[in-house]
Amino acid sequence: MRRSSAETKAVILAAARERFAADGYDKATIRAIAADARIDPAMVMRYFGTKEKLFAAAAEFDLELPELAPDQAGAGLVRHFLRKWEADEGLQVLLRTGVTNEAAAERMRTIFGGQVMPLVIGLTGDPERAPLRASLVASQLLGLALSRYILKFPPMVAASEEELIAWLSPMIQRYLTE
Amino acid sequence: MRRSSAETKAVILAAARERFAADGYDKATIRAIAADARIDPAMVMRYFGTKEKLFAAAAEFDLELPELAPDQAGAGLVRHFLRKWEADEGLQVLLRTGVTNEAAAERMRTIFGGQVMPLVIGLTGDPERAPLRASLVASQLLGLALSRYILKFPPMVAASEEELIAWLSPMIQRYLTE
DNA sequence: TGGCGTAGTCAACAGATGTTGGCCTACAAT
DNA sequence: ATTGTAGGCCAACATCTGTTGACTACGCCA
Repeated sequence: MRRSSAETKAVILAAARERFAADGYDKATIRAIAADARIDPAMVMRYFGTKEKLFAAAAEFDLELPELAPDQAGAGLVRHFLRKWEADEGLQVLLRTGVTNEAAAERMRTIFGGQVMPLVIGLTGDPERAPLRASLVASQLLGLALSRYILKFPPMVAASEEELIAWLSPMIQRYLTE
Repeated sequence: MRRSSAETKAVILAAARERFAADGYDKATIRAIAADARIDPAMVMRYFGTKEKLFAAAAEFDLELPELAPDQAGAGLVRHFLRKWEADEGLQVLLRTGVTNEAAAERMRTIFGGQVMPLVIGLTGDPERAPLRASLVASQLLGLALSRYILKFPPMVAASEEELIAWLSPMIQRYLTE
């Protein structure tokens, strides 16, 4: 009876986020997560019931898009996305898993569709092409994350945040408004 | 003694490509591949030795970039990439697996770095920024594949090939030359 | 001090997975 | 007809997986 229930749950969740982010759903085993949390695997089940529920908790994520001035939306989006990626493991969890898991893919669709599209509509006032525009923005941003953080293309890893913003923001801006 | 050795090997390989492309490395089990090929799992081992070797064979892939006129390199690249994706399961296998498997990620790096970079150098004659340019092109193309074929963002799925080329090619062109 | 609730552990289960070795069987050459 | 070879199958293995239920030990409250 060392820690409180809430503490232990938080420790498990943190370990799970790390493992899921690093290894994806299948390779992130309950036993490995439990070992990271220095806890018996049975505890994980006690607190989260099932691996899927644990994953659902670990993949909790919100893009939290800020208000963006129309002429700087591109740069703002890229910067926000890069920082979000590095600060919140949730996005990494989702991308690593969404590639082979339909439930996670669905979450990606709702997150990016649901949050980027309103931004586009606000900027263009053109609801008809907004879905495609939003998807194009998402595709570029996810391509960025994929090549920089997952596949680790050396030039993308070496590039500074400002450099990447300089390259990407005009493209995003065009997808958004042009 | 129905089929010849080479025939069976080809049947297994075809089934493996499909499974790896659809499910990724972990979920594509030897037993499932064998069932698709209507063959005993032991046969898979006999012909390919190990699951990793089978994967290596299934992930054999070449981008086969064509010669491209400098002013149409962007459009040509996007068109070629889209068709390549749909015709050759190798790319899909690599992307589905590269996200959680370092060996596959390394292959992606060499394929895209090794084949897109010469194209960029040929177009710009600027070897210094070519690696980053090539990576940016790759990031956009992979983002396209990810959102259209893997995550299946509805607007990306619904868009026609020509529509996508129209949107993406100016961006790729700018990454390549501007 | 005694007991109760709850954090934590242990051991085991059932199923799946990669992998192995032995066995069978059909064909072709002798 | 015999036999050798090679394609194919079966059953089993060791291991790993998520998951479960019984058991232990601590610390609070009466």
